[in-house]
Amino acid sequence: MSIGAQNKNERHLTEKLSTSGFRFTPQRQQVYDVILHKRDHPTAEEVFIRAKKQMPEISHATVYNCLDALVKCGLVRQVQLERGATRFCPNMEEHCHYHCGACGKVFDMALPKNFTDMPQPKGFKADHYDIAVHGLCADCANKRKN
Amino acid sequence: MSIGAQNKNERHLTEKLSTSGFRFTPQRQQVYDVILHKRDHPTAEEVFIRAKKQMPEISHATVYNCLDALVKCGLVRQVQLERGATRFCPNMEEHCHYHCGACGKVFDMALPKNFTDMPQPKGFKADHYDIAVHGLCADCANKRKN
DNA sequence: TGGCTTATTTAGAACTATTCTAAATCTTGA
DNA sequence: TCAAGATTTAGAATAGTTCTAAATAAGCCA
Repeated sequence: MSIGAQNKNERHLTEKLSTSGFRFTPQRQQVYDVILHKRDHPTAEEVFIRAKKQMPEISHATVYNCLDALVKCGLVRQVQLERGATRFCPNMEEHCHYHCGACGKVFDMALPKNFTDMPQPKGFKADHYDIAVHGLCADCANKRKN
Repeated sequence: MSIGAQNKNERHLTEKLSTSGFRFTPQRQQVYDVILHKRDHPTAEEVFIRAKKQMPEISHATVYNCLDALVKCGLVRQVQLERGATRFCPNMEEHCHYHCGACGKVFDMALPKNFTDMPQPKGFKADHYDIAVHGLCADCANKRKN
């Protein structure tokens, strides 16, 4: 990522944090950087390990705190694909997660615009959509055939 | 539920279990009955508590084992709505879960038939869809307004 | 700037959800 | 009926997350 893009992300982060009543901290920046850098839907534990490389004193609880703050201020989404650890994703567009049950990889796909026009319980106020497709990715589907 | 419906469910259960290589057991029937009886998307813990009323010696591990068997033979779906416990649902139609973040209630809504026509990664073999909408149910949305 | 208030971080304990283990008990098929 | 294998059980172990209390850092106001 270029220096220009980094500055842009940092401004964006500071702004979003403060409008939700959070402070900017180096830990929050570090956690956000990790999530932006490798968009493979890491778990909190994976974010912790990656963040520790740059910031060895960061603690587990801080990573959870930072992730919560980032989710609450709308910079990151939580994704629950299966039993076990929650994953995190910086793609805030409406999109769908294709999850391979064999290798565990997750693929994002944008959704058609009218996608969220669906029948709704009377009076329900929708906030956000979680759409996942479980199955086998091309590679794993091929391996299984043979 | 009528006796007739119970027998039908039991036949269905035996058949589905055996085609997936599982045996019929009273515990599996009990767990399935619990899930069919009150369709409020209980967690494994809640299923355990309800099953214990009829079958006091049933153990925790057995409930997990039974739930896994029911999921694998296609009678029950797992639903991951948030961090924390997995919920279980006997509705095997393609449907969408509306989840109220305030009271925790979950509402099922059937999906339009063409709903799963969405862009897909090349070669992906889809198995099943998990579609959730998070927000506020009518009651909770009203309470919040005041 | 200095001091006050409050948010955040930290390590580690605690807790919740789930899986594992090994022994006992059932089921099924020969 | 017997052997092989599946299932159940209690309880231990593990994974993921949250809580706690003390230390530190940030923002605010005089």
